[in-house]
Amino acid sequence: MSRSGAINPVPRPVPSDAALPSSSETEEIDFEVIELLFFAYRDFTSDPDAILDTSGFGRAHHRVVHFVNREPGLTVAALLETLKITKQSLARVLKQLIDSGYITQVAGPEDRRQRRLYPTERGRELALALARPQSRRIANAFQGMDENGRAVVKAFLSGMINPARTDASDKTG
Amino acid sequence: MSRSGAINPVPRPVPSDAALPSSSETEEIDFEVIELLFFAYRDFTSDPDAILDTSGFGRAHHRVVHFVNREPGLTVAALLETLKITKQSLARVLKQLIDSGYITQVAGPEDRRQRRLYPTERGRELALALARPQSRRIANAFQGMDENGRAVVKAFLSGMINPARTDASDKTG
DNA sequence: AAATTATGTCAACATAGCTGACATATTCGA
DNA sequence: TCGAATATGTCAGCTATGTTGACATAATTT
Repeated sequence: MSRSGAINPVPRPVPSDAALPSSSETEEIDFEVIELLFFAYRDFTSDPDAILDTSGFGRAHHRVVHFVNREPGLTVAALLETLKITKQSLARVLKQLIDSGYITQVAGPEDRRQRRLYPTERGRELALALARPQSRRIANAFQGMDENGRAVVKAFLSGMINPARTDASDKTG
Repeated sequence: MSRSGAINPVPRPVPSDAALPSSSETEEIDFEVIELLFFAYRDFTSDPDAILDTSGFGRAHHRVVHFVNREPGLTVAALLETLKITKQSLARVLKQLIDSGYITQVAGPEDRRQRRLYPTERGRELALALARPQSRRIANAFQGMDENGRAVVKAFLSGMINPARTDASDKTG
């Protein structure tokens, strides 16, 4: 606080919080679950991040390797749709992954304009190495839950996801 | 993450964890839940993002306003611990929020070095506006679940979070 | 009085998004 | 068959949000 000076030096007992709007604000915001989601996801991603740090890749690479591994033969357009990013964003990380031998491209058998993406053996290993700690964390969080409880969790997560758009509008900027 | 610089990441297949001699490869990676978490969180954050877009703030501002609103009187150090970012990262967004009248600082009543953070009325409104759609989404995902089901979901999310560090080590760079 | 702590700030840099514009190959439709 | 549309690539530059390192100031602790 060097130069700016005057920072409310007065120890007043907290800005009057007293005047709650209180109108028909019976809205109960679920702050608890909002925060649980924030912290859960933050820690969930910290696992692979630690591994990626040692390999020179980032979270963006992780996502690409993951989905290509999960759905070999994916087209670039489909990957963009899944990640909901622009092709220019994808281009950088995809190029690095291809150049480093984690992913290969094959011209589409029917539509040769397409570049279908496949993981190499190395790509598969990386995807697995990154997924492993996340899967362990999930298994740990599932500890003590029966199959029904797990189904409830999955239903909740599914319910958090936007319904798939059938629209297929342009996103290729 | 990463100051690693060098494009073309080292092709080594990630620490000791990766090679797996395929011996007891009974590992079942829970790709399903991994992806559910990815999509759920992506869509979960897209709600406030849309609002923030119109106000010139970003996701980082959202987090700060959220936690200050949730815990008025928070110290800067506590906020850094919660967000797990560096003070230099926080500085930018916090300054903007203070300058725009969303957050105020008050010298700590006991330790006057502290800058305790409080939301202004406007800050409270913003926090609420951002939380509202997220809370709605959560309520929607909870649809049809009884109290027990909701408790299971919360237990799962809690189980995903790292145990709190008691350590309190330096992070202030 | 000296050391430590809480916070702020300057400077430089990395990652991963974005828009806009344009190029190439391929496919499709009139 | 030719022109439009499509799938992809790429250049250039911008923004948001993280990082380190170094140093400043005020207040507290030892």
